[in-house]
Amino acid sequence: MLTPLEISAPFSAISRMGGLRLLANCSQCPIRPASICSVLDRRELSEFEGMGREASFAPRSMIFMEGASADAVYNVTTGLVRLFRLLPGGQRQIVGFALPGDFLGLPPGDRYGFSADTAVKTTACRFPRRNFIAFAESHGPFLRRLHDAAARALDLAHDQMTQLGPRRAEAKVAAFIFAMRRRWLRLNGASTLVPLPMGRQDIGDYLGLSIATVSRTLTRLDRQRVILIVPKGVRILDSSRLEQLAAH
Amino acid sequence: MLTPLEISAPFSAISRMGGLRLLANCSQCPIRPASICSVLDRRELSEFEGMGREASFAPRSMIFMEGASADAVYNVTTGLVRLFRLLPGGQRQIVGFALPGDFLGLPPGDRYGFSADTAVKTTACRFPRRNFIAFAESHGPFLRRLHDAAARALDLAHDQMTQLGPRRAEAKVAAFIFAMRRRWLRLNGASTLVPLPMGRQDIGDYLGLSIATVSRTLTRLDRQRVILIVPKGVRILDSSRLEQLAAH
DNA sequence: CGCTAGTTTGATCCGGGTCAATGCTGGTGG
DNA sequence: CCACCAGCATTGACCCGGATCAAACTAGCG
Repeated sequence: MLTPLEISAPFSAISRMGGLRLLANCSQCPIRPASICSVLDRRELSEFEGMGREASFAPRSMIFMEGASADAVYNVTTGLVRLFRLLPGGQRQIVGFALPGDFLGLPPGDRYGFSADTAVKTTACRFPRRNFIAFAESHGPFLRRLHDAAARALDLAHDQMTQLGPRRAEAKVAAFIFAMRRRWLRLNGASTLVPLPMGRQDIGDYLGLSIATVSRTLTRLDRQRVILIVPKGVRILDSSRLEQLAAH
Repeated sequence: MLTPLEISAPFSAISRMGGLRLLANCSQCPIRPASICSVLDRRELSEFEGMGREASFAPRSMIFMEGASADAVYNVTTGLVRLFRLLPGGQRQIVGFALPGDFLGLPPGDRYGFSADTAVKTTACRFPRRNFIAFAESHGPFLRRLHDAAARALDLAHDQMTQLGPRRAEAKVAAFIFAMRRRWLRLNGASTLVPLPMGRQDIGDYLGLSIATVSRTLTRLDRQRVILIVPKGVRILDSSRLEQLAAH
């Protein structure tokens, strides 16, 4: 297990965040169809654009911390964000990964319910919460879209719980690869190549396994020719066998 | 592990659902303050009342099934609802318990994302989805309240994930009792008596433990005078020790 | 009062955690 | 351009917590 400082870059790293740039050309944005902003028409989009800034983050830098005042919301455009909670014992439970197109940062109260940091270089559209909420309240369909995003996040959370339970390591890892493929599919289209930009420790903290077990299990799947381990990901060789293992 | 038929009553049990009654006196409803309808004023409330019916369910009867067309939403008023998914292997993962005041049944798509059945005799306000959504869309603050309920559910899901990870059985069970006390507190006020209307199997399927381990762990906490096992619940004897165990 | 479903308790076993050593790789500076 | 280094990944050896199987016990309920 890791101490907070080892998990993500210390505060100084926040200063590594690149400058904020104005949003431009939302209408050309490749991830817009998969995003909350997909429901906005041209006029609404330009109003929306004016509220936000593009924020870019170095690898392993903090976006926000659990318990901090939730005064900005984010829409990830590139990279990968780790969402996690720290237990009193110092262990980290990753409660989700945010991919391009995912929306973050509107908890029930006014404080973030989990921490978020980047696994790799990441960019996101950042909006002040006040303005964002005001905008949502005056655009009904957008508010509905937000509810939809929350319901989708809940659904993903349920998927993950189903994985976290007392299942075999092989089933967890196989199901994880499957789930990641399904999520990338919406963005990159169908492919047997599944990017895994996060490290082994991250996968372990997501599935409730030790780094050693994650590594061993992947190696075993590779040796059985079910997958092929490639840099920063895996290639699925035998999809039906993988699905079968995921089912347990 | 259980087969689907053992987990909940077979279809015939649905017929044990009591008759639907008109909603009356929402304004007097004891759980309204904790519920989505809390934001409605007198006039809105009476419109809302007209849309719904009170449904009552015998113990262990199905409310809806994962994958079925989501054409009704529910607001639990009394009893306890188990929310669960069945894995291909036949295991059941309970993804949540719905207590009085909790809202159910608005998934991202048009099909339920999990199954719901009752652990004990339960009543709920039932609304046709179409009408409910139409109502929400024409009452902005209510729609916001719905988003809030979803965000709260997501937060609970994150709590549960944190428990499901590779933690000690003692920590899981202690944290579970703590969490249930906190949830009942909103409804019943502070008390050291924590109702646990669900069975040991349910607790196990919620925490990712076997029924044997749940039972053993509770017995151990009882013998250590941290809790006292009472019918359908526990009494907390040493709250600070319990909290300490929950932390790990 | 006996039946049934749920719970408690015991005995055994194994998957995966832990600890530790080794291997690999990409980035840095001489 | 290459040697070095730091961080991550892999692999091995050992051990323990909790699963599993099975039996005994208990509490509602007809």
